[in-house]
Amino acid sequence: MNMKKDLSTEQKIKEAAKEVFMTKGFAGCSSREIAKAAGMNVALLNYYFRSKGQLFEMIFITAMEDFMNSMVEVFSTEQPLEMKMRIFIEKEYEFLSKHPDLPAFVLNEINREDGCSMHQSAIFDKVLQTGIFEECRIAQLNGQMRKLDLINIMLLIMSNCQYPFMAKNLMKNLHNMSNEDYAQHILLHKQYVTEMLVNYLFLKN
Amino acid sequence: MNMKKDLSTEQKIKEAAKEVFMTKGFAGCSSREIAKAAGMNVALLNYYFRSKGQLFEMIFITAMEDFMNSMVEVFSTEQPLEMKMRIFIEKEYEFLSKHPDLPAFVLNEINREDGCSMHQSAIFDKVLQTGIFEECRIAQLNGQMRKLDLINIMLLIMSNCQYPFMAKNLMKNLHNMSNEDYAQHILLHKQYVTEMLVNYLFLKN
DNA sequence: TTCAATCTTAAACACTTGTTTAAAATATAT
DNA sequence: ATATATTTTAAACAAGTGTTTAAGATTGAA
Repeated sequence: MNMKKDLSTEQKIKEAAKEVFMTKGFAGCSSREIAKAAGMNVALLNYYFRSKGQLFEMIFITAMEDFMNSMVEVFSTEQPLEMKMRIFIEKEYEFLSKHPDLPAFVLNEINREDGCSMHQSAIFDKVLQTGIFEECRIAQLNGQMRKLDLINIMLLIMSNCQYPFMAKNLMKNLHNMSNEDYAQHILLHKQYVTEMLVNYLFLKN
Repeated sequence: MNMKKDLSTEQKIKEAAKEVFMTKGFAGCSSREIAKAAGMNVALLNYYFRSKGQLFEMIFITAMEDFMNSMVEVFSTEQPLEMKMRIFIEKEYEFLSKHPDLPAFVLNEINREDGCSMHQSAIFDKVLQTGIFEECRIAQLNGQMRKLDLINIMLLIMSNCQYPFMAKNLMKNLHNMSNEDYAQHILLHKQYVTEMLVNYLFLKN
């Protein structure tokens, strides 16, 4: 039997779907639009993936995993906690520069009814397993880190990393900026955010 | 001639449209869904507003104005700059507690192609006219405020105010929290954010 | 009451949606 | 080469989309 699938077709669909879903959202595009973007027939989407919904789910989960993996990568290194945070912000800005639509995409689709609420816990587990949260707790007990709930710490970091990319077009509109202008501001912003967060979260004596 | 419109019909449509558009987005809902939510016929949407698109535009602009007005309200008071910022964050969290979907709604629809990029400058003008930006510049010259570009200052504040509301469902999913749990975290977060931002942006001698 | 302006409705319009079907083309194995 | 499995296609499906139409109900002034 011939089991050797021509991966390029399936892969082309995946990549086109990722691009279109990310920028327009699930409701904002049609199957035919994705097919056309991939240079394919509509029916092929449902041949390789069973439906628009399942195609989406796969893209979404992959996106979430990419996102979580970019965290895990940093947390797993051997570094003092403060250094980990500095590097994390650095890497996060780098990652988001390549995938600027990802945060808005994830947040929106999670809010959608019938959206993918799913096994995020499973995906998030990888982050938990790095032991980063225990490390924070210990630093808090040692008086090195401000005693905030970890949820608030996450929120502080995510806010300051993700929001600047989500608000790109708003800021460009409000201030008549070019893409390059904004990229420059983002670059500076990364440094401000790092300094601000480190100063606030870590207690120097 | 009978010029006395039964405002309640038009108003019911507006309110239903606002609710539906805000939670599902422009592409995420149909004219008939809005009509049903308002207890009306589909044709009435196009009788009072000419199309789904124009109905949306009106809702969107109103939402933007609400948003900007909640800023102007604070900036117009007579207060030291640091106090203005504290009150602003306070009011912003209060406002967003009542309209938690607004930031994601605005950011998403601005990114949509054929979306409302429009006269935001005009709306934003109201904020400019409060003179808040000049006030910041003066404070920067006086050495009272850290010398960041105003775009970065805005970004810092907006990130830390808006993102926590946008990420509500994500955080709830990741940490198995109830609405009340998260509301508690938001309340604390407001204080952390205020302290962090004030400490970072204002230079005490 | 009469009459014209306003408001509301059901039905239809042409078009797009996600999905399926069945036939054609291609590749693989014997 | 023949037969079998896999991939691709065009066409069709019913259901849903935004919008229009034309007729009906309601209103308020003369």
